[in-house]
Amino acid sequence: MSTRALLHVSAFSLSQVNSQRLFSVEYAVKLLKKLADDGNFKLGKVVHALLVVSSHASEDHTIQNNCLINLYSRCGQLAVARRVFDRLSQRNVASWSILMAGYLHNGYAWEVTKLFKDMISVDKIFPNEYVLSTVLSSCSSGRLLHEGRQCHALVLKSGLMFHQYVKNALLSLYTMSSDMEGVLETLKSVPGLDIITYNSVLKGFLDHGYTSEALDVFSRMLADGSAGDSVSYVNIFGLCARLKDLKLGKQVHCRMLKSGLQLDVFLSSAIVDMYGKCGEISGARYIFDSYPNHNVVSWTAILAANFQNECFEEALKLFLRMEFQDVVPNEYTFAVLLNSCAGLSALGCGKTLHARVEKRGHGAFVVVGNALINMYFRSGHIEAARALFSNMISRDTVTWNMIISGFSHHGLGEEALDVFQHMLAVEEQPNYVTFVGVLLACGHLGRIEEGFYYLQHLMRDIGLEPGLEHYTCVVGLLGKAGKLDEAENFMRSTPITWDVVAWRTLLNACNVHRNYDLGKRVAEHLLQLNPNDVGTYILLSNMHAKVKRWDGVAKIRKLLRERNIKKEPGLSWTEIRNETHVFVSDDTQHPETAQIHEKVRKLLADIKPLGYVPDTTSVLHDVEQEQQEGYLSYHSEKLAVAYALMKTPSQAPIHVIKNLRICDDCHSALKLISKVTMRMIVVRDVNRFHSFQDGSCSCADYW
DNA sequence: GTAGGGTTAG
Repeated sequence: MSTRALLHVSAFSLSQVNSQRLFSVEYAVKLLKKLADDGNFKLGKVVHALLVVSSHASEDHTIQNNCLINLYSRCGQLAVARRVFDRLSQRNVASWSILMAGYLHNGYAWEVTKLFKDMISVDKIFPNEYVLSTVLSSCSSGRLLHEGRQCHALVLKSGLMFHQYVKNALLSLYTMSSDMEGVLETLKSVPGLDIITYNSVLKGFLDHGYTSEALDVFSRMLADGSAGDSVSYVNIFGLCARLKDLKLGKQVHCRMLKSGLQLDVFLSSAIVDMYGKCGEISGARYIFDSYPNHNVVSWTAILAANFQNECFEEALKLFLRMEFQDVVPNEYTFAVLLNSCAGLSALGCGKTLHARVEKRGHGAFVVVGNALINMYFRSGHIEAARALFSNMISRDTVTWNMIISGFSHHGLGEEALDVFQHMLAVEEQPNYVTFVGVLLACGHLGRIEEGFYYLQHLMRDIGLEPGLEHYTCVVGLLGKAGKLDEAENFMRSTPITWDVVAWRTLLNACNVHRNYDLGKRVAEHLLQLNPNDVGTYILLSNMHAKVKRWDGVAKIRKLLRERNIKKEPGLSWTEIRNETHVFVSDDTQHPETAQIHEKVRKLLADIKPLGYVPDTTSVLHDVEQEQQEGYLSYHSEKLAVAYALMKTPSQAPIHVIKNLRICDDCHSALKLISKVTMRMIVVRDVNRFHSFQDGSCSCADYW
């Protein structure tokens, strides 16, 4: 019966019968229960008042009074609930239990254990299954380990171990105290698990990284003939997402389809998340589109899936659709959006979102703060990122990592290491990612010994096992310092499977330091790993050119032509007054092409007296085009910089983003352009930032 | 009359 209907009946009784028999206790109980379930405080008070005037609120109606306590605590009115409880002349185990549940659900776990003691000592009531499961839950949610153990003893004494609710609460307690062995033990010894047990154990294992045990529980559940409900699948999709195991994810998805389980908003979010994290954006989009009733979370999940798969623009566009459907974004949504802006270096869009975030009071959330810092760093605005960091109310490991790696990518090694020391001083625990940033910083500063100290001692002291990324940083560190043989020896002597990135790091070092022999060996190795790797060919060709081995250059070009290997087209873009202008290397699409080319020619002429010599050897482009005179002046970053110089005020810094590594020629040209125009020019390439100012670059000519 | 499990950011 609906609340209104119940109330209608009550009103009817009120008018029909005299005030002595307003409505029966059964009615009152039914009505109060319904109101409690709905959390309807307003109507609840009315009914309470009716009960009082009809003298139904007398003390001998314990069940009815229990319902009142329940009503108020479910409406978040704990003080009122407590007053009703305290005035009872007769209370039973349910009165206690209801009040305890009230305190538990309103976040006062500690209060529950106090009530529990009073119940036993004052009223001499021995706990039943309701009380025990509530108290056990309070111990887990309040992290009250000691009390939890005492309750465990009581459970054994009471013989309620086999009660489903009690057993589940006990399992949650084990999970909370990270006693996964205890969980396994209970699973073995206690038969007859219901779906809730399976699901909470599944979640427990997942939260503690027991992935294989989680899978075991899932298969045991299926083997037991329990098909698994949407909660089970939400958990298991979460596992696939964490493992980034697309194959497993698809298997689970098939299983779910076969079981006939219908999508709900939780499930669709979890599946979207799984496909997103496993790198299959099409799967994520398909699931999202096949479920109609989305909420903030599921919208955020599809935005995140797009972000994770580098579909940054798509994420921002989808957000418009989300707003159009009147779904209100929360802090997670803003974090994803800001990170998408970071991916595009879309400062204008990022600033707009920043304003919205502050206006709505989302700025205090760590996730949002981190995303803002990321956005400003990736858009090249170091000072804005730094200011945000200093003003943050709460920080987490990600915040610190973000600042350290942000400074490192901008070539600010000293700053990065200062922040790292600061982090240690405030006893924030560094993690795997932290040390990647730290080792990068050491690389910029050429601090070899310090780098090795972090790798070999500090990391191990903290209990972190160095991984491929750290070792690659060390290769870069040695390579940058010109210790190429050491770098090679380090790679040969470290028992790890090196990837393309690591070898390319060494090859790049060989290139910069013109170590032709080692470079050739490394390049050959790289080409064995991937015979069509354009990046390797470019580096190899650059190296040949630098030592003037023109035959080598010609050979590589011929090879590329024969194999029809094409370089990814060079793209640069820059944001001017909220509009993004994109330039391709041999671009003539831009409406102002003629003026832009004229500007480039003028800039190059201006820097010639400063010693600029066009370097036709440093890039490997489409051969025919490259042979044309003046081709280099059409490089996309030069076009973008020229355009920005034309369109922005004379003091404004220029920000350009490009999809490839910046080439030698553009690098030396931009250094000089920054000098003659007295402008700061910040270029974000695939790997790092180059901040050109007064004739030099923040990368100190090593990238 | 009272008690248990779920989705989104790096």
